[in-house]
Amino acid sequence: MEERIRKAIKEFLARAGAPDAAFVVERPSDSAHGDYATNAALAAAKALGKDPRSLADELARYLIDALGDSVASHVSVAGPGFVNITLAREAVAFAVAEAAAQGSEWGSDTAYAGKRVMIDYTDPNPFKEMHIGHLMSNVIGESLARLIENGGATVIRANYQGDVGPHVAKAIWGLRKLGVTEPSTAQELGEAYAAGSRAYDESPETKAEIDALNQEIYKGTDMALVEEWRKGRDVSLAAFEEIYKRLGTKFDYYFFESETAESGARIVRDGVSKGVFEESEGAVIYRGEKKGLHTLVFITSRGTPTYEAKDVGLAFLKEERAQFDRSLIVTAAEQVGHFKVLFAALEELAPVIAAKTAHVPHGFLRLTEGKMSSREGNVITAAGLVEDVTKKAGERSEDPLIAEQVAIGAIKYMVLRQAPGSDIIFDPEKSLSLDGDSGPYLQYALVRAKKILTYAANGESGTEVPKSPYAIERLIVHFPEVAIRATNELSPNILTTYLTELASEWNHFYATEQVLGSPEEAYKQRVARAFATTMTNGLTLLGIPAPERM
RNA sequence: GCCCCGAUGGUGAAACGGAUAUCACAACAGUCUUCGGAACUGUAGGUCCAAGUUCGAUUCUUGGUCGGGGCACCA
Repeated sequence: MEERIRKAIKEFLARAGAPDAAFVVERPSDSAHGDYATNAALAAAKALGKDPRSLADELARYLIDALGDSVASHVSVAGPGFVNITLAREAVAFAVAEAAAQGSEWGSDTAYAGKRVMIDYTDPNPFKEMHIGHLMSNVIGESLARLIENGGATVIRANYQGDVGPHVAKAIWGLRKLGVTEPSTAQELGEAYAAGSRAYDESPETKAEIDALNQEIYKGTDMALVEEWRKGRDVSLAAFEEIYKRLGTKFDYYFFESETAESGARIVRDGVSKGVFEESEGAVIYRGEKKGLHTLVFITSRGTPTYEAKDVGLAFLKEERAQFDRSLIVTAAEQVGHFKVLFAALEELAPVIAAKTAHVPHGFLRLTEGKMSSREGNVITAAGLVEDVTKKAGERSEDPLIAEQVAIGAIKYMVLRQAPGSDIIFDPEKSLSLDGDSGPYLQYALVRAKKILTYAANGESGTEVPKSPYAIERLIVHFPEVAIRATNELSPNILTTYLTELASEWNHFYATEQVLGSPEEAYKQRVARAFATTMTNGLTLLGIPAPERM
């Protein structure tokens, strides 16, 4: 619908002599203004040297003809020169009927058809516990994956996990210190890591010991050590897998630092002779200053590749394993500097890969008090958070499965409701809201609609049609374009905001209108079905589960 | 010191340069339980400061204040 209006406006602007004027078509914040509004006349008036109001009048007249009165019942000019469009009764009814009939296809798009998009997210580190930062990456990454899939692309879900590096040496040292030979839980590993990390900072001798251990792990010649490493890694990965399952993520590729370290180091060393990298104080570095950035070490003076070199290796490995048109990496915003330098280096090494790769930063999940640090061992783990919220949701539901669905919904909503780049202030005491603006609010609205539909299966009575559309109908019409915008802007929060308004409007409808047994029963059932379809598809795109009852 | 990001009612958030700044929590006042109240209705309260650009600025520019992050061998 929006697309049709946009096209008509473009035609008008082209005829008027301002084909390049940038304009928006939006849903007015006040529904009394209509279903769509555009600032096109305001935007083009200056370039054309015309009065905005009179240009708006011309545009309004043009749109009435172009759209026809079966689409737009009313086109008016308001304020400084906005053109407001009110959809015809039958156009709204048609869209609602479409939503009710299309099922899971409602809101899907073809803009990305034929494209292969790799999304790399979550990225926890074996030997450390998965904390709420990784949870945030997972929730956002999964939703982006679903949005892009909905846009028609083939999405390749990737997860890059740091199974070598100093943190591993610290954890293994810690396991030895604590006398754990057969670690069986992620928690044990987390404690071992915290112990190793503390010792590393406190004692220079231990630091040297752990550094040596780190070198040994890279070499991989000490078979007893390799066995310790393998055991710990397996325990970690199994624990991660359990969480992915609960969160609803299934990865296509797992990449490990143990497989990018060597190739990354080799590529970086080759890059020295090409003049991309240079040696300095025994280390191999990239001088970011030549592009207005800062210098980063890619290979340490001890010869081990850093995170940067491994990421170079990863970029090549991804290209080799899964050809893609676009590659997105979802991580915390603290890494933007790292990725800027990395991409600068990659541009020189492999411009094609660099051009199709982008970093999608997300904010932190910040605690209201105190700083979270896995080194200190005071992290909020992903599993712990899910468990706590599930317990809280369990107070309102006897079914543990539903309690978990509600908990996952509440957590995901908290993350997805706001712009992905900004931090989330998280108060573990107050925990998460299950009322008002929340995941359960959306889930509950859907449950209510589904309940009506199960009763309605018995048949319909009333066949009257209300004269004007309900507010909920006018909102349903916008779902496809909201999904597209959220996809194009990589911002699931756009969809979350819309779904919250949709749920609110449904609850209002539910409170004021009787569906079953009313004179308009057949019509209202269709509205309920259209709402349920829209909400179901919306929740699916966010990765929020839709319980059957609550 | 340099670089990046942010600042919106008491609290947490939304607003693709547009119309009377939206939503929830908390507060206060109601709905009364006929398709399930994790709901609905109403009241009160807000754009960090100062300039600038613009017909129009929460949004863009510059300066300041405050906060977060990054800046050579961690990831």
